[in-house]
Amino acid sequence: MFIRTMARSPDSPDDKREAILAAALALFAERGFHGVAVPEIASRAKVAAGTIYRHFESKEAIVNALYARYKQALGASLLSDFPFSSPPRAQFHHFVTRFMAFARREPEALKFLEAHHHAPYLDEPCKALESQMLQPFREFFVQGERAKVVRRGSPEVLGAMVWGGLVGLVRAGWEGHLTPDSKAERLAEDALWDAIRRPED
Amino acid sequence: MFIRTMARSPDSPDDKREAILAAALALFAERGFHGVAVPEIASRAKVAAGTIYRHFESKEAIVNALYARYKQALGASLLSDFPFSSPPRAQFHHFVTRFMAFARREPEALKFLEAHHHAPYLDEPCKALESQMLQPFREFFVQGERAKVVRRGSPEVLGAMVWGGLVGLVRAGWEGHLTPDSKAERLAEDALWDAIRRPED
Amino acid sequence: MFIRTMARSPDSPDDKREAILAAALALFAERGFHGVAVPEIASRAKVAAGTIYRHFESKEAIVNALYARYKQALGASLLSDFPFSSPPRAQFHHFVTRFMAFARREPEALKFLEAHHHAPYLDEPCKALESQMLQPFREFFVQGERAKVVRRGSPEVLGAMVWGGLVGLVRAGWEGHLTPDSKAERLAEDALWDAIRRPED
Amino acid sequence: MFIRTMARSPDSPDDKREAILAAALALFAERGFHGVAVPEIASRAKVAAGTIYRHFESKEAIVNALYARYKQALGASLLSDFPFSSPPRAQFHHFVTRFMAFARREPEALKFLEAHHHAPYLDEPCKALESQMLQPFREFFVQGERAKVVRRGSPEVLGAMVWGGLVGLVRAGWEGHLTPDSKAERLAEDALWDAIRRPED
DNA sequence: CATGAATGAGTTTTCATTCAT
DNA sequence: CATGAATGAAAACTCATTCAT
Repeated sequence: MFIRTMARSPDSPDDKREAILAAALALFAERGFHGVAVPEIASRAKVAAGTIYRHFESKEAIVNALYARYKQALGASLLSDFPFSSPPRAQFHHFVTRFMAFARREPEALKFLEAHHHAPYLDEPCKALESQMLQPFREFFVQGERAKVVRRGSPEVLGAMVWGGLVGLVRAGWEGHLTPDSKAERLAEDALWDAIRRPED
Repeated sequence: MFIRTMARSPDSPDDKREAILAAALALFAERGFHGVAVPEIASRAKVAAGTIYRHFESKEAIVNALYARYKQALGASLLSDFPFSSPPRAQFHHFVTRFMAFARREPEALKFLEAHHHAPYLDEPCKALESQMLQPFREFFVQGERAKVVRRGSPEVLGAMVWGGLVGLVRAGWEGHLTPDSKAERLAEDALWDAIRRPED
Repeated sequence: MFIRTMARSPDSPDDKREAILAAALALFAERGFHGVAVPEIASRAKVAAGTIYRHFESKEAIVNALYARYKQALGASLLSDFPFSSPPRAQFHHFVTRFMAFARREPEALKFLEAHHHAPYLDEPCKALESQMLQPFREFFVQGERAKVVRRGSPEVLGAMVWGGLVGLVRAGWEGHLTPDSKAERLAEDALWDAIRRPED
Repeated sequence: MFIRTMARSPDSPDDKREAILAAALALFAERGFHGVAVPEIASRAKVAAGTIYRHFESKEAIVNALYARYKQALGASLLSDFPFSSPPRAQFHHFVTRFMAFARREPEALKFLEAHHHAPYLDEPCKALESQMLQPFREFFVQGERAKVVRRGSPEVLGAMVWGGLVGLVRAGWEGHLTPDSKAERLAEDALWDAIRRPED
């Protein structure tokens, strides 16, 4: 009984594609789309410059592939196993936990996504993913308000603040202003929950 | 009592410099440092490409000048007339109000500052301004905690969330996800206050 | 026993580099470093402008490569087969012959070397070659004086005059003031020898 | 009885012209025509950049003015008080003495003249001065040969060597290879005389 | 006349993309 | 398919010259 990890050659065509994407992700996250040269991506990915163009039409195609992949990955991360039938507070816990886990697991991806928001070189499919992501989010606030658990007011405002708050937390971690440990995470979750939950008055 | 705003000649020596800075601010805010070519800045500022180099040593000198100017302007905006002897809630109100006013008055500047955070082409003086800005912020949380008004826990975490929340709100406005009216602002202020204030338990 | 000069492909990797160097040598010799634009070098070398920068870090790197190469070539030319055990007159003959041969074989190189002497854009290794060249020269005069064959007095003065005299001769040839034939060469050699040899009285 | 050194204003129009020429001479001698920017000449001459163009048509006009002036100055230096009726050796002494005096008095001018020889931006009048200079020189050798004092052979070759030898001496002094004192000068004069004088055989 | 800021063509250099091997 | 040298358009920057003051 053999384990056939390697039916294909040691570097299947996808390996190169992945190496290119990984190199591009790291570089784009660090210096932005225009701050990175294609040959630089190639050398970090350990392929020839020309090889990139066998896998991607252009430099823009690389950013778009990355954006689509990680936007979806983040969305999937937040939504998988979502406790739809649990109370809002538990749902919120799930969301915060998953967001922070993603930030920990794929810091470059999150940095990349935040930096390339609404960039002019992103194509339509990419921009569509944005609103797709926002939808379940909005739903949470609408239902939460109806259930008198969430604060009255524009769900967009509350959503923007939660998202922004978490992004702010993660960025502060990257910049060394704080240590993003579990204590910080719990504090942030509690604080943001108090931000959106309906005051008891 | 005369107002002599128009005593200066139609193009005072600083007019060109200002036109260049304004053009660069708008373009850098929109497309980032590397996404903008110097001749583009020139043509938006209605000067020749070479003229830029009479006013700035290099393209990098322009970003640095902009960053220093607007980082300071934002800091001054937040701190001027700060009600140091008022209770924390009033201080927080002052802060949120000033931040939102700055965002409304200088949207490009805020976008620019957020996008160029920690960029490798910013020089030391610029980076120093960053920590200078953080100081009074931190102070607020430390004193607030001592006065048992602010939530127990790392001031950095709470600060990052407030800042992030406001930035998130403003960005959502720019991206058309919400209308940043006074109702939204009040909601955000209340929500973020509940995020940082100490729960009554 | 085969001579395999033509085994290499029609354009070996060094061919472009050599073409660039040859083009630059001709142009720099004619109009000086600052008088030549990089695209000019490129078009004379029949490569694209960008290609130059795959072979050389900068325009300065080209002058330095040329200077080092031809300074060494000239030195080697003068010193190879040097008749160390022959009498001074024969040594002098060797020197003059080799110098004139180099001037005839590589007129552009000599023009280039003379024009770029002590230029501020030459790097340290290049400047070091200068003093290296001067050493055996000085030696000749010191030993010649000891043997009472060479005129008493500073070897530097005598050396400078011999070198200057030969350069003057060659330049006059380039400028069309005289025909640099073997008669001229013999005359120059005899005259310069009488300049440096110890008078008989 | 007054000495009226100053009938005109403290900076007569010629003062500026002279300041510009002096600045240009120093800079051109040091870095060559193309290595010097016009505004640089202006700032060294302590005039505005535009002022240069009231005194000279173009940058080329400045080099030409300098070349003509100093070529003539050198020629005049060599020829004034020339002892036409003295024997050749005395004439030669006059020539060497004057050349070295010029080199000492106007080192920048000599450097400039040597570096700009036959430059493509020199105009016709400048080039004509060259052959004008050569004429009396040639004459000396022709007559010297006829008088059986000077070595038999092309006067051009002998002339080129004397000129080259002196230039070599002076350059060696500039480059610090020797100290150009009166001992060096006497040695050079004696050596070069032996180079051109007819051997006694 | 002098000034020096402004100009824009020209400089050196980079980089997304192609293509012969 | 992969390669990486070659390309040339475009980038950042310089500079001879002009012109309003």
